[in-house]
Formats: sequence, structure tokens, C-alpha cells
Amino acid sequence: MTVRQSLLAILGQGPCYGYQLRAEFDRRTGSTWPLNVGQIYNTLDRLERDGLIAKSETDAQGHVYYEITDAGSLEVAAWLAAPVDRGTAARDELAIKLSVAATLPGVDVAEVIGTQRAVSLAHREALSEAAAAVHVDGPESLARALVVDAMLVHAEAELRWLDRTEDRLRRYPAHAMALELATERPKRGRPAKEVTAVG
Amino acid sequence: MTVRQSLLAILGQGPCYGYQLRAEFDRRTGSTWPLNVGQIYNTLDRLERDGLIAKSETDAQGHVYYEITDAGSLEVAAWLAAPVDRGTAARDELAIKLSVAATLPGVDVAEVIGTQRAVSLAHREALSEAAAAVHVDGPESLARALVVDAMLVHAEAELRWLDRTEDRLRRYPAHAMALELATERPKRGRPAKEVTAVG
DNA sequence: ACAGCCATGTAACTTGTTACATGATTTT
DNA sequence: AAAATCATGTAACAAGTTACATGGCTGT
Repeated sequence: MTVRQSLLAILGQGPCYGYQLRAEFDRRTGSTWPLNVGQIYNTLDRLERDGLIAKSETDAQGHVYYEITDAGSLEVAAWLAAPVDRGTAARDELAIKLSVAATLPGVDVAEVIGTQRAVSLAHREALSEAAAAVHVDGPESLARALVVDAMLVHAEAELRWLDRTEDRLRRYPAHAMALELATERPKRGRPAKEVTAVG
Repeated sequence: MTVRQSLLAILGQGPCYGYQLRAEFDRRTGSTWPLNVGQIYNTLDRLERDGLIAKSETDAQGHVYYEITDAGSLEVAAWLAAPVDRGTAARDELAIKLSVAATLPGVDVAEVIGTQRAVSLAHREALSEAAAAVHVDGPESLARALVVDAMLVHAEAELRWLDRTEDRLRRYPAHAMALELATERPKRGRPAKEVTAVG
């Protein structure tokens, strides 16, 4: 939803053509997540399909402009008014990976954590330097600063969590953590109409 | 990739049937992200298509078992060996939203931050309580503890970032932050073969 | 002449997600 | 008898992502 909503919000500022939108998204997010141009046109098609934007005109240079509709403006307003829902959504890839890994027998979770920490540390260092390097002298560098900050605080959080997790698992040895596959309870579920050996 | 890889990893522990996999995923991730059952079967189909698992047999209760293939085991090993890639991937929805919002004219970013902070605070409180409530007495509660911890540290990071961002924007007034749509440079791009007014 | 950018688009595909159909078994 | 749960599956779709085709314009 992020790209879609962002492009729509930018179009809320005024008509744009596809290629232009890429540049707009880019500088407004600190050039952090490069967008494949194709995705812009896909997204525009879908936004148009949903009645949130409409083709306006093609200018003297041949640029195909889109403009936001009333429904689109409402959508943007709703987006800005509603907080981002952490909790319901937001699956943490690393948390899932480590908790699944920890419940698997024969997996050296400490090692998994170790390699993860190495790259997470490097990542945090890189972000620290990037944060220090940004000197805010305009909207674009400010946007960059915000985004780098966000990544930095999350990288720090991740490292804290890795430490905490390592601690927890040290106190709770691996062999005691592994989960067996739940034993099947008999006489349940679908009946044995056909007992077939497949494969 | 998270669900897919997790299910594959669980299958690496031994053959399972679909419904069972849901329960396994559920308890191994602290019952945090409920999985629609249908997704299990979809994912199993796709894993089979990709040669990572194969149908094994149907037992007396009619349960359709899948087992991991050699290719699947390699995939799991690779998954566990490779760190999660923050940086390349990992788009922060909130960071994008706020930096786009901040570069938009006529948007009260302080208000956006305000409503976000309200729910983020509530979220952190709920997580704090949840973290305090978990008493680790087995693999499942440990998994739950790990996941809650992860959400907690990220919620804290988010609040820190919101404060920092609010500060930054206070020092850098909104009117100076808004970005105009980039002016079009003439004599570029597609030629004016047809100057059409569409819509 | 040629490389590289500007610009629009299409086609295919991935993972995730939900709604629905179906039916058996278990519990109340 | 009805409700809840176990269980398998299908169909459709959303959003993101990439590779490719096409062609003009700009700078070397």
C-alpha cells in the first residue's frame, strides 16, 4: 500500500506524469528505496481503475499527465488522518525467523544470531555514518534525515533485541526449546474413506 | 517469503499435513499472527510446484502429508545461514508516510505525528504489559516472549523516532519543507507527435 | 555513430490474503 | 439437533517487483 498511497498523495499536490512521479517519490523519501519505473505505470493503471486518479492531458512534450479525483483526495485525507497500524499488520521477518528457528531441533540458534548480529552491526554503523553525514539544508536532505533516522532507531532496536534474545536462549538451553511436531489426535477430522499412498 | 520459509522449515522437521502446519506455525510464533488456513494450502501448492516439498501419504484419518525434498532442505539451510536483509528490503511504512507527508504542502504533519504517537504509545503500553505477563515456562511461552520483545523494542524505537522527527520538523517549519512538483525541463522526452486532451 | 537518459508501457510473476464450498467429526 | 471444530481445497485478487520492447532526445 505504501507506494500506491505515496504516489496518490503526490498526485494530490498536482497533476504529474509517470516518470516525474518516480523522481518525486525518490527525492521525498531520501532516495532510499529506488522504484522501478515500470511499477509507477502499473500503480497508475490500478489507481485509475479504482477511480482515484484520471488521465488528464498530454502536453507538448508528450507527457501523459494524471490528476487526482475527488475520491482520490478523500483517500489521501483518510491516509493522513489514520495512524499506521503496527500490531495487526507488521510481521517482523527476523522475529518470526528466529522464533521458528529456535523451536526447530538441531538448529544452532546462537550461530544464526551471531551472523545476524554481524550484519546488523555493520548496518547500524553505516546508518550512523549516514546520519552524521546528512547536513540538513533543504526539504530533500531533511526527508533523507528522517528516513535515515528511522532506519537507525530500528537497527538499534534490532541489536538490543538480538542481545536480549541471545540471553534468553542462553538461560533456556536449545534442547529444551525444540518443539516436537504436535502429536496427532486420533478419531478426528476427515474420515478414512481412502487410505492412499501418494508419491 | 516469511510464511513460505517458515512452513518449509517446519516441514524440515518432519512430514506434516496442512491444518497441522497452521497450528505449528501458530505456537512457534507465539500465536501472534493468525494465519488463514487457506494460505497454508496455497503455500503448500507453491512449495510443491517449486520442488521443495512433495506429497507423501494420506494417513488413516485422511490427512494429506507433505514432506520436504532435498532441494527443500538446502533452501532451509540457506535461509538459516543467511542473515535477514534489512537495508535493501524493509520499507518502513511510517517513515515513508511521514516524509512524503512532510514534503506535501498544506499538511499538518504535527497532527499526523500526534495521532500516530497516541496509538504508538498505547501499543507500547499493551506490549509492555504483555511482556510482563509472559512467564516463560516452556518453548511456546518462550517463543511468545521473543516475539513480544521484538515488537516492544520496535515500538520503543518508533516512539523515539516520532519525538526526534517532531523536533526536527519544529526546527524546520512546514512551509519551508514543502516541495514543489519538479518543474518540467523542455525539449526532452517523447516528442509531440500528438497533442491530445484526454478525459 | 553510439552510449545513456527520458519516457511510456506491457507481460509475467511472487507472496500474501480472503472468501467461499464442502464435508466429516465432536461437543453441547 | 445444532454449533463448533477439523480438514482440504479453489478462486480470485492486491501489491510489489522485474524484465523487456519501443523510441526519442542529448552529449560525446
